[in-house]
Amino acid sequence: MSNQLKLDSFICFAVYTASHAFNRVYKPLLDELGLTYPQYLAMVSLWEEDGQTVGGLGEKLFLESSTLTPLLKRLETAGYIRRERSRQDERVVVLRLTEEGKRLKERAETVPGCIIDASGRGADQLARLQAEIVALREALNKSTS
Amino acid sequence: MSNQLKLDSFICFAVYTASHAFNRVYKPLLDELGLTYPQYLAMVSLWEEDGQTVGGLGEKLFLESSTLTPLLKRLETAGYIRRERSRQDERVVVLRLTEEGKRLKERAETVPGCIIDASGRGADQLARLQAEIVALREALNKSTS
DNA sequence: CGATAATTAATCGTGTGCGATATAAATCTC
DNA sequence: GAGATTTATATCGCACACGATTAATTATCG
Repeated sequence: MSNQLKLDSFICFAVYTASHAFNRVYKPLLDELGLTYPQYLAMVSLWEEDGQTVGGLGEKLFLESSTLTPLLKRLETAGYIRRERSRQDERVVVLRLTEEGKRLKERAETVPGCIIDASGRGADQLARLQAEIVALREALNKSTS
Repeated sequence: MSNQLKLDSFICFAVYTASHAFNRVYKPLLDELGLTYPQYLAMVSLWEEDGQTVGGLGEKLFLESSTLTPLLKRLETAGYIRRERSRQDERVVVLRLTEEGKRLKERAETVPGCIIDASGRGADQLARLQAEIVALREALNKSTS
């Protein structure tokens, strides 16, 4: 018997579909800001810490340069960031928010609340679940490293 | 203060990165089967129930026909499934496992165990977490419907 | 100091994902 | 039963996501 091979019992499938479900909730909110979800994550990270490098941002978002470079070029075209080579180390590209990019933060302040509402859960329960999922992610990342 | 806008506190970000982490664990296992992760999900669903329609599979996997059609064509090219129009309703495309597609199931039996190992958690804890994530997904899906 | 190695982004090819639209078949309506 | 509507899948354009490779720069080591 292969009672292992049941889709609905796969935690990976739950995570995979939950990720898509989040995307669908975010979509209309981020459309107003002119951002996709991964672009929004990059902006959130830069609002936390301006002047990050491509590699540094990639470590935080768990994304490769092959994903980030085109995404960041789109954010630059949109006028939200600038990409400039570091003078100390010409290999490194530093990401800096433009004034418009900084202003966008104000308009984005309402987004997290909408997501929490859509989840239909209290902040404490969400925080607990979030911590469990992060712990799971760390275990998975450790197993592949 | 915008303590809301902190990446590491976002449950969506935890889910998003956990989904990628699962993918990285699956990659080497599925490479041996010649499947991508979404292709694997489609095959698992067809191993559970052969003869599903494109629409039916899309409902189970929460995917649109615009995603599934090319994916299913690749599975057909790989020789794992056949896509045939229903004779009762010519709009419907029925998906049937080939003999090779059925045989693949045996080779896939070991995959779930590897994932559970990589998660570093007991089956009961995983099942509980899985149920919570599914409940979260349902709440999110309800909010957008 | 100069060859070699390591590091950082960028590029390329493949495969998702989805919204908008198209196409074709079935169903509904008058 | 002809025309309008609905349904099921396919197509197209755009944006990820990643592995493999490349190019440019910096670090290292003999």
